Amino acid sequence: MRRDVFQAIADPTRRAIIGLIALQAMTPNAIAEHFDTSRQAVSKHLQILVECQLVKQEQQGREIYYQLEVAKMKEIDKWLEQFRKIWEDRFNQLDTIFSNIKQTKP
Amino acid sequence: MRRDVFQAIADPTRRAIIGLIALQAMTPNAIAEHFDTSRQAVSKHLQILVECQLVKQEQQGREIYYQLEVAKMKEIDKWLEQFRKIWEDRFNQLDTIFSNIKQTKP
DNA sequence: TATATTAGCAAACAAACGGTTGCATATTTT
DNA sequence: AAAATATGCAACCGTTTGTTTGCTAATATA
Repeated sequence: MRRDVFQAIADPTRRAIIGLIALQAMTPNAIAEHFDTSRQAVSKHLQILVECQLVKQEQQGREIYYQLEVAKMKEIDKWLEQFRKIWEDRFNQLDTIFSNIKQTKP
Repeated sequence: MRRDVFQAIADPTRRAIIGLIALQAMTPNAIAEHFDTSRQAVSKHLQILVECQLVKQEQQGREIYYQLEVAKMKEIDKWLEQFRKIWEDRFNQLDTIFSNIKQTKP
């Protein structure tokens, strides 16, 4: 059973849940109200998010609040880093091409 | 059949392929040599990457070169943007707490 | 105490995924 | 022209995914 951050954000419902609880913790029922699926389906998504540590739970009486572990999102950012370099380099390359044109023109 | 960027990068082999062809275009055979799976399996991954426009093909005789569409990676970056704000805010919040401590201390 | 609410767990199921095998097609090379 | 090479396509298969339904446990409320 693969369970990493990338697998977790692959599902659109899960991404929506992440966006929803990003700013404030919510209970499964409250989250489920925002979707067309059942509470159990949402619960399973939450379970997956907890398993890969993107979300943490906090019991409060009979309610369980789910909150985003924002720091974990940085893992995705970290992977993107290598490509960010490339797309910036492509940008610089264009700059170089333009300056070459300028240089060869006169 | 879901086919978006997030679904595409969910698979570890696919992420490895992306990393491999990021700097220079490669043929399916050349790519497959880097993995334990068969050429056909790699081909299927490439097909998915093409479908979601993360990768583009360029025929050259009987060979087909696959190259990363770096710009498309920005879509992931764009989604991360909203959370980047939050994790920076959390950082600033810590700053505020610290400065409050400093202020109340003396 | 009896009842309602919140939530996790287990079973069942169709659809999608990742992979293999076999075959067809197009381009080189001999 | 014949053989080799590069690739895509289709069928098949076991596993995983996302969902629903039915149940149980714990907490709050009447």
